[in-house]
Amino acid sequence: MFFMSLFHPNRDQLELADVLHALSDPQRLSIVASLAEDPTPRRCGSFGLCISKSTLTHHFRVLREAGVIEQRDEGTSRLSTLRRDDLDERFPGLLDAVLAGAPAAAPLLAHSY
Amino acid sequence: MFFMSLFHPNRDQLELADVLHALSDPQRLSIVASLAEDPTPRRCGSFGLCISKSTLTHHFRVLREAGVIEQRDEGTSRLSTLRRDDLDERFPGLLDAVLAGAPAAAPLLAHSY
DNA sequence: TTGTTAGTACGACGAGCATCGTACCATATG
DNA sequence: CATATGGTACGATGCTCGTCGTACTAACAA
Repeated sequence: MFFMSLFHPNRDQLELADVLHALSDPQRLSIVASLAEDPTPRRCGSFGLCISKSTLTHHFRVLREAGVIEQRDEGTSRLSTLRRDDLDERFPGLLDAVLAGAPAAAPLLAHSY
Repeated sequence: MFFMSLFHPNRDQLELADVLHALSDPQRLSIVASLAEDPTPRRCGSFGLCISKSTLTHHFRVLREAGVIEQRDEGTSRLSTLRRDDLDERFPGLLDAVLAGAPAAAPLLAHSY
């Protein structure tokens, strides 16, 4: 939101090490798992994570800048989606393997943080 | 070597986040790629990496403690092998996907570091 | 206009990481 | 024995990370 345009690496700029690093944090892994389970574009605050808003912003930025998620602004919200096609194209099987091995996505609590 | 016994997590103790973190460093990724290309147990110093011996020790410990490689001592050497079976069992497809996306293994220079 | 909502920006803190050099230890070989 | 080889241990450095609180903004609702 605001003026800042969001950096998104394009498909052929994705770096394996960056993607792996983005996925190597439990909170971010949980976000990705949740996003994979339900592909509906969702607000950052709707993932039931017990961390502060600023930390939340940080994790979503890491995921976006590594090319794992795509974000677009809509109203007061920033909606996130998984870049499944790009990831599958660049690193076939990686996302599926990670999702299969990831602990179950955090239960989507009814209340936001 | 010496007296210290080497810590190796067993198969069902492998943590996805730890494995991903271990693989998210270019040097370590290069080690793993090299180890996958040629499964012969190999000395730490024989990977043609341009880093100091102590840094080398560090990277091999990270890989071992995450469960990515197995190390055993033989004479003055510490030989490393990829824990392919364990990884494939716990995280099917992950290693293959990572290896497919990894840059080509560093050329095995004839001289050690 | 006054709030509320969803999120960012900035600065800080402690912890961890990648790297190094130096010192040291085993084993093997002269 | 002495020395070379392959590696560890330790301490240090500088950078990055995950986390937070505070302050702020933009969009929307009453």
